[in-house]
Amino acid sequence: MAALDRSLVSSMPIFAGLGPQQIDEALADARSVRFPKGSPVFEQGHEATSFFVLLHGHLQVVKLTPAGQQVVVRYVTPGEMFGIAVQMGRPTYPATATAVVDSLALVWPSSAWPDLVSRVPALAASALQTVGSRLNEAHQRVVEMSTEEVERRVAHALLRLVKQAGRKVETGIQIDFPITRQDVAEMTGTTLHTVSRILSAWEDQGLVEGGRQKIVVKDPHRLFALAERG
Amino acid sequence: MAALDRSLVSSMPIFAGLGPQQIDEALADARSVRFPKGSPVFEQGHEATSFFVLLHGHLQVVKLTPAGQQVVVRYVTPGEMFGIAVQMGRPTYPATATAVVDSLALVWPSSAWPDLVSRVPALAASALQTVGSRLNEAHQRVVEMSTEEVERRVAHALLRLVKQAGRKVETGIQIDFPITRQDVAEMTGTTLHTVSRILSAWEDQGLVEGGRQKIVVKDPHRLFALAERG
DNA sequence: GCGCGTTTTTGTCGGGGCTCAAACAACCAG
DNA sequence: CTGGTTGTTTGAGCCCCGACAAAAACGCGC
Repeated sequence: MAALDRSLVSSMPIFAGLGPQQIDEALADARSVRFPKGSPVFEQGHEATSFFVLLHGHLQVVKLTPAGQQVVVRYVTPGEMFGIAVQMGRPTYPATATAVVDSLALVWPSSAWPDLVSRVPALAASALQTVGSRLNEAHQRVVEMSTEEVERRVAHALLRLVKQAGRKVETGIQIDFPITRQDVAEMTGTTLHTVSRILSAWEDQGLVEGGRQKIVVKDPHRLFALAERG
Repeated sequence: MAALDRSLVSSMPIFAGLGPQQIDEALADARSVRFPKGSPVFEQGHEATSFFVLLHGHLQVVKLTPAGQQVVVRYVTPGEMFGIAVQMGRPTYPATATAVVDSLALVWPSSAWPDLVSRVPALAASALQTVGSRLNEAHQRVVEMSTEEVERRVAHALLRLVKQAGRKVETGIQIDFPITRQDVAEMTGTTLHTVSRILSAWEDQGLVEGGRQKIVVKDPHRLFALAERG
């Protein structure tokens, strides 16, 4: 375990409450692994052999339906635990996680979890909180899908991306990784074509700025108003 | 704590791995509370003062949007923990839970959780597993809402209800609590009218049998085929 | 038994958004 | 530079499903 990792780790909210010794104990069974852009971290249906904490980069989590359609479940940002909720009891990963930029993650073997929790009990609470908050997000998504029309869903998705991975640039706030309109469509349960039309309309209104695999939100406040009220 | 409760409790999968003494410790801070049909167990936005295990009955969990639309998030069946994921860190309930039949639940004050976990560590794992499995369900719901048309969503919702609360009757399997087409509509993100039409069509085909606040699935196998393939 | 409210059924109509189709633009490898 | 690949835009048509309306069926209280 490199010193670099340890300093990165201690800056993560998940490990915030832990002393240096506890951090060492937590890291005892972990490796840190690089995932180049485009490479899978784990794949839907494969045996759940590991759980993770993302140190750097961004991951896209995708579910594939039996009919072959893809749905983007979420994006993972640095500091988040993932692959943990899932594998308690379940033998296989329920989705595929792919690095959308070069990424770095801590990797524990699944078998290390019970031991880890007994040595660092705070981790159990941390995990429960992480999963609980993710459950809330998922339920919120269900509510959105049930009640809102496409344009507002796209607005909400964009705002979520800005919050998770917004980087200030000249003209506004840019999503900090390559993202296609197809991806946005798979996040919002619509089609590439509809997303393209909506973004074009917004660009005409000066709300956003498009580009190949690029979205810059120029006026987050107005986008928020669009998402909340009609 | 009545003896009746203790025997009920020990039959719950959540407490299955625990010895009699551990069960007593777990129940030390709990009360058992009756909720008559129609009464709220907790309400969206209220302070999260308690967490629960349902012993008997059925609860409907509903989220209300700012615009006033209702979405049925899930139904709670006996043996399930609820109100737990939510309140780790979050101060208020994110949804409203209402008893759809006379129900009985164990109620712990939120403050008892840390102490409870330290005395019965297995509960932390149990909670994590519960929440994890619920997260999976929620993601599955998102995928359904994103990719499937209304009829298949209704079929899936019905199958879920049958699995959770199916009771064998003369002509098939009946949902074991009063449920309106409006409820089904709010589960599937559609309208009362569309649900009514779909159920009428299915009734003509001998798939289900309708009635006031009643649904009987006569041919679960064919319904399943409808849900999976087109 | 009777009236009333709730739930369900059924019909018609219109529109949002998906499907199909075809250019167009940007990036990459060679 | 050039051809191929990937991503984006735009148009036309149509269908599913939601909005509106109204009556019928059922249950409940009196």
